Amino acid sequence: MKKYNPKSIEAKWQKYWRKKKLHNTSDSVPGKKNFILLTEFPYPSGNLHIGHWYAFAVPDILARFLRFQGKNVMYPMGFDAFGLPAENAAIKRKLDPKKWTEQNIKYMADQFETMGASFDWSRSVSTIDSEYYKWTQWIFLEMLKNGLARKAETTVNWCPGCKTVLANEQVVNGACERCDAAVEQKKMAQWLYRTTAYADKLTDDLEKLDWPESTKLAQKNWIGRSEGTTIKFKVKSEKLKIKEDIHFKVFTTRLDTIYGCTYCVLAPEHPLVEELRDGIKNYKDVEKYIAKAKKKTELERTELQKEKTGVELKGVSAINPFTNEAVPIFVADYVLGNYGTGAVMAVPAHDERDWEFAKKYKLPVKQSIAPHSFDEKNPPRKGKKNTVRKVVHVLLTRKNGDVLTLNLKGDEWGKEKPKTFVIGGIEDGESPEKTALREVREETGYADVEVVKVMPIEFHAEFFAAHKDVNRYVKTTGVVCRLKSEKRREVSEEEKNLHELVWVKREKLPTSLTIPDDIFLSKAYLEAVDTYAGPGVLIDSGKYSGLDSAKAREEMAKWLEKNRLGKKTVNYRLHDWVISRQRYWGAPIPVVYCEKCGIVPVPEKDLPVKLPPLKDFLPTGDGKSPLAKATKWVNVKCPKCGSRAERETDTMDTFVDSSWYFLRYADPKNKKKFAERAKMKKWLPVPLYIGGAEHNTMHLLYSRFFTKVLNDLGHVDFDEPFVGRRNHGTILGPDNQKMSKSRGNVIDPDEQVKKWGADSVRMYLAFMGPYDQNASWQMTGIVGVRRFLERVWKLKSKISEQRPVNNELESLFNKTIKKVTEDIENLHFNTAISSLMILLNELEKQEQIYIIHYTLYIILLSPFAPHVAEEIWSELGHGKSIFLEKWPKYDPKLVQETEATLIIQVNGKVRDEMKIAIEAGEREAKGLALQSEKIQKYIPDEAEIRKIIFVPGRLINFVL
RNA sequence: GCCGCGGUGGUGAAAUAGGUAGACACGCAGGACUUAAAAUUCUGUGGGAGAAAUCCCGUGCGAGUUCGAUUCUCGCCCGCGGCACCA
Repeated sequence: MKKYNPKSIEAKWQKYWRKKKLHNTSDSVPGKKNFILLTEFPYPSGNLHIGHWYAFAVPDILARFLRFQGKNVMYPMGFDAFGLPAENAAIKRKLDPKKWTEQNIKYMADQFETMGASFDWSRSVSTIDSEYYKWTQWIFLEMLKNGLARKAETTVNWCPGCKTVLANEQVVNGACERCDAAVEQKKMAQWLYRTTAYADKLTDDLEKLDWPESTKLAQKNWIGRSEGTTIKFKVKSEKLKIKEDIHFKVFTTRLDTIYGCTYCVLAPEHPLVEELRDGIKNYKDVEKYIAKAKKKTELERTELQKEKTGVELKGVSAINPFTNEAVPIFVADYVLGNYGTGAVMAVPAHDERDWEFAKKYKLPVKQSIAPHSFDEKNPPRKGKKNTVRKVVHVLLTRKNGDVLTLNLKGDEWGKEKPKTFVIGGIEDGESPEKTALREVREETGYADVEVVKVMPIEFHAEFFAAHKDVNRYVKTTGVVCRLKSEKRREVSEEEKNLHELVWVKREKLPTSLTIPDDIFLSKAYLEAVDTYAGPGVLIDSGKYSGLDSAKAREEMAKWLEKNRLGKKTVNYRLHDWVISRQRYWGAPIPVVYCEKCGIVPVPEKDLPVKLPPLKDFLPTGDGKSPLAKATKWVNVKCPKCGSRAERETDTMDTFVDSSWYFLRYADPKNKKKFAERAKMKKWLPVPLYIGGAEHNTMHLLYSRFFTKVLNDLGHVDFDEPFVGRRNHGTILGPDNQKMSKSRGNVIDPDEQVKKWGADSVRMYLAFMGPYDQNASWQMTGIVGVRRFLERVWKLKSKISEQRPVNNELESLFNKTIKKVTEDIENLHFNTAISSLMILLNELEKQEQIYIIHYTLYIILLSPFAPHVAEEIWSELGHGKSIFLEKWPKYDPKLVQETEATLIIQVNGKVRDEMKIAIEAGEREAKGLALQSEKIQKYIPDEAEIRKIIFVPGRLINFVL
């Protein structure tokens, strides 16, 4: 018998498939449904790494499987070939980026061939092809025509390393995601795509997508819709007579807290500062602060975020429209200029950031929201008297940190005898401190006590007080006290009978503030609740006092709108997408600047605006694109008036190129449109897109934006590009670390293929673990898969024409078909392979293998190991490719179990097991189970059985 | 800090409408074949006690619900990913 030699058979079949054009897809095949299985087209870095195999060879299993199922499957492949890495590599090697990239593409295409994946190369696209970027440019013009592209002077992220502007999405922790240089903020005129115009749709439509929840959530957070109110604050000046209408606007989501506003903050960029110049007494200081703040990079600004800084605008103040009170105005860089209105009302009692700032600058803190608990178990009753009580809860600590709790002896508070702190009613005119000290002495006898802190936030609780037969509304102030010494006085008999004193360790206190019980006994007191940002009931808020947060927001917004002092507003974290790049290797932006007409779009007939060859394409760093050096190319005549004009020299972000490539797959050779509508309708939207999670907020969001725009402009018939999305994990090195040259843990796929064969590499990647999870490449792991393939190969020698009479084997076959089918559908490749292994183990035990069984087995295996399968198939005497066969169907009757293993438990512990007919009832199962000697040991007397739990076909549990 | 996901043998991992934890594979140990090794093959393999039957423990930690918890609830610890002064 021939030996299994992957090397020779793999090359052979790859050539065969290519020659037969087996994987070229036509737009329609009678009787077959179209299915495009999309993966993220790669960047032509010049060499395939194992991650490419994971991303493309494993989904190929699904592609081949779907074809077996009678679908017309397109498994396209292309190259996302513009962009910085290629350009930087070309610079480093002193090569032409175009040549370099094209070389890489060629080399990688050959490497891809060794995967044995069923790519349709006839539809391949490459973003650097002028026939492709012509349409990237055309879409730009469409955007421009429809007000979705604009040039604007904005603050942008400038990477001094890459010498270009970056999109927000490309800045990671204030550094460039490519080169790690600290990103600077620069004001520059840049082209922007108006992604914010689609912020709502991009958020709302997530709902209808079959995507990982984590991805949807990441997009939702990235867009960051927040609903709130914009409020006008009028400005008052001591010195200056200001015009009536000088004001600034703030944005808040917590209008309900406005009575707690004790100051306002403007971002350093806020224009009002300049406007108020003459009214600000300390303008010099303010100016200095602003200059300093502007110099900070994004990185510094976030790094220094712990320590908030700011400066007061002396001589001016802001008027709270609700209270008409004047509050000071600050400039501080913890308020961002590019979000909301660039100004906020500060409510230190209900916002942590404001609280930190207020603490540092000793600004007043005013509570206007009280956390409010409503006792569900013991709610206020109708018809009962409502009473209000003000109380203190005293947290008393010893020198060693132990905390005093009281175990209530009486049953007034319920049978549970809850633990509480010292609680006492505040008498008229008494301060919480005084009440606390008095109550501690009365209830505990401790006399030498000092007050450490009175909690600034008051809590409210509402319940029915059974012992007094009244409804209670309790307002609680927390007071932290400390024992100065153990000195004690005698406690009254009454108090002694009420409670028992227990000192507990700090750590034993409940941490949470779950209401209502724990509110009386919570670590939160120890952790000094100084600011409370949750919802609650309004206090000290004029006519709104007593309302809950949500209701109050409604009422207050109504009032504002009525008085034209503000309105409901929605804000987004998402910014417009800066698409200009000051780099050579990208698609030119198709506009010219005419001395007379200004910005003029390049006429459609003149597209593509080809990227000119350039010897010196190094980035200049002065904010100008290297293309500016191509003077011949730059200087043109205005297409409108014929006057002197210059071309735009910036190129487009590569994410623009990749935002529509999948549309082109439907009609890759079209010269008149980016793709024919009718053809797109045949393939799109993409039913399943498999890729990496790193594109959650970039590529995936941009593609959705493009699709929605093209849909609105009538170019495509759908408004979401990818109906289904699954993420794959990352392949880590054998040391469980990310693969990197410096770590020396890189697995070279070419080497692995040479050693084990492509089938083994593919299959091992699929077998390693769940596809959406990260997994580390174990050098020894792949052995098992290779051994498995060898054993399948050898099994051929046992083939016989005889059909065995073996029902069990028949049943196992059917179960395996079911399992493999369902697992591939769900991308559970690892368990599909394991079930194939189980079946093989069984087959090997047979003397002879029925030929029909063997062929069936090879078909089941073929999506995973296409080359071996094809080879065995032809060895069996078949003239045509195995991939033209049909996927086997299982017989549901044979999948059904007739006998089950019944687990017998006594008191929930497994004590025995027995075979039993699957449909056996409880009575039968009980009878059989009790016959077991082992069980009889545990149940000597049947009368002792108190309860029987019976799960048909699974288990019976005797409870004694 | 907030949000999301995860934590199971020596290793990769199975199993969650609550029902035999560890399928399958790697590795390891022992046997067969061989002069020998490799390859192949057979047996064993969560930990502990025991000659064995068997018993106890065991899915990050601590509670809870349940006849029964890897699966559900609460709290905590750790790891990964996203966001991060977004008002």
